[in-house]
Amino acid sequence: MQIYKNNSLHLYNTTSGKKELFSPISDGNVGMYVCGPTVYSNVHLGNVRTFMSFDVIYRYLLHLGYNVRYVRNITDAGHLTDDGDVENDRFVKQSKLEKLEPMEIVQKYTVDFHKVLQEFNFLEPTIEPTATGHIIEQIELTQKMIADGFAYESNGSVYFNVLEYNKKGMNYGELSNRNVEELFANTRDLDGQSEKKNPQDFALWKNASPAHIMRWNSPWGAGFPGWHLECTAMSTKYLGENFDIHGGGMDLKFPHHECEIAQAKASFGHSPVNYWMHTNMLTMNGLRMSKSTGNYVLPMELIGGNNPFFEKSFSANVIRFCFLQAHYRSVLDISNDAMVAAEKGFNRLMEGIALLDKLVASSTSTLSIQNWKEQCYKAMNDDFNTPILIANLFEGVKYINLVNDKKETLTVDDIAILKETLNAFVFDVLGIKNVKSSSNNTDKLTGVVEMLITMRDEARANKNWALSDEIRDKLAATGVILKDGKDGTSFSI
RNA sequence: GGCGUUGUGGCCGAGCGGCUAGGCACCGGUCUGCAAAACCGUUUACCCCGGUUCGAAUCCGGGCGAUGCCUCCA
Repeated sequence: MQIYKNNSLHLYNTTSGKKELFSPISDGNVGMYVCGPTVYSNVHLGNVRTFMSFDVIYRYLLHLGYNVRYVRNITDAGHLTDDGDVENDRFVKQSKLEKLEPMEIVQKYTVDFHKVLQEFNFLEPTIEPTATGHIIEQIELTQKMIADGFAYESNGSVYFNVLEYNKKGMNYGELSNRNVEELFANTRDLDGQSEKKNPQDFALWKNASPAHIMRWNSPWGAGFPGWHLECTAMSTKYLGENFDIHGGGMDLKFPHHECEIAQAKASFGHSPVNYWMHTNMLTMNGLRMSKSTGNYVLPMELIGGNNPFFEKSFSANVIRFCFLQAHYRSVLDISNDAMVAAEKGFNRLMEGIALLDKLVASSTSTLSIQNWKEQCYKAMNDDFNTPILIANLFEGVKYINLVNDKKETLTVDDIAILKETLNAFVFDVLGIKNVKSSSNNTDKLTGVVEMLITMRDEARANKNWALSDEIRDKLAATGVILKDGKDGTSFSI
């Protein structure tokens, strides 16, 4: 199925600041690279939102019939902290804190990351490379940049020379719209920068003392790679010197992505990426999440309900649905009220879909399903506008209810299109996990509850309200909710 | 201070020159022994001050607030 052939997907390119028609380098194939997590602590909700945005982008590209190579890296070395400590990177710091080997830290939090993503029904990227697995590639790139005059060695470390890069006709700051002179004027003085020719120069390779546990041999002595370099090394290796989409959080625009562009231009002489995409931040109760202020909740704490910010637990499906009700380029603010609202909306959507199988077809349609379907694609083609898509999905639910109530009619074919489209967008594209099919151990319970419903019906027929209400209340106490409808009583757990 | 983003009804959020998404809550109705649920219908809006325009939530200027980055946080 190659829907993309007569489909016009537009996406917002940070480089131009505009929505552009998506046109991949190689017809039918897409190369996409997304900056993954630094695995030195638990993945947090903001990370989940970013990766979820790209999960949906990946899913939609697949849905359109593209052959996608989706590379999302794991940073497991070389990410320095922001307190000016050049001797210890994040992993070494955390390993001291937790009294673990740095690679134990990496393993622990990589597993955590994967567990969380699995919980949220993420598709696996096609390649998930690690920084430590690509030391050789990073050394080679560094050597090339030194040879071409873009980088210099200093005390066993290698730095990218930003001024030299600009002198050669390129522009450090093109992505984030900064100019180097202003950057120089506004840079704070931090320790350990005397090795650099200019404060804006960034590390390609960092010298490491014998006390440093994570170190590799290089032409400049033992050390570890700079953070920006790994993404250039891995994206080049798996997607080539020029590929279609590069994504990440807004906060990576500068300096990380700026440095990636500089490294690639210095190494290959041209821009590496055609479409840069950046996702926006997640806040909670109007404030940014951060460990230091305590305004912070872990994904599994939100799912489990064991946190001080939310009155109840929320399923991964509901959280996913809530996130996707906002556009990926907007800030999203979550709160207890917002989550409760999302949960109710989510349930309405699911109940609508469940009703699909029970619809009775007519000989004519009074609703235009084809037009509705086009609106769904139109929304996603407009820079992956999931909030508008979801609004359309609710329109679909309304159609289902109207047909079910015999207020409108649909033909067999239209019901089939409605069903196919709704399933495709809800489960394949938005990535909602279809829980209906995975409820295997409720069969026995179903039998018992249905028996009680029959007994209650008898009591109601005899106007024995005391007994019928008792059955209802006691079932409710165990978490089984009865719903009296026109065509008898149903229940939900 | 610099480079950005942003301010929409009780809440979350689309839209971004005229046709005023959607969800939740509220209210009204249908159904019901009662209730709940479900479904249908519906009210409330564009931070402030100027300007452009026949017309602005939407464009421009100023102010106020929020927020991201500015040595490595998605």
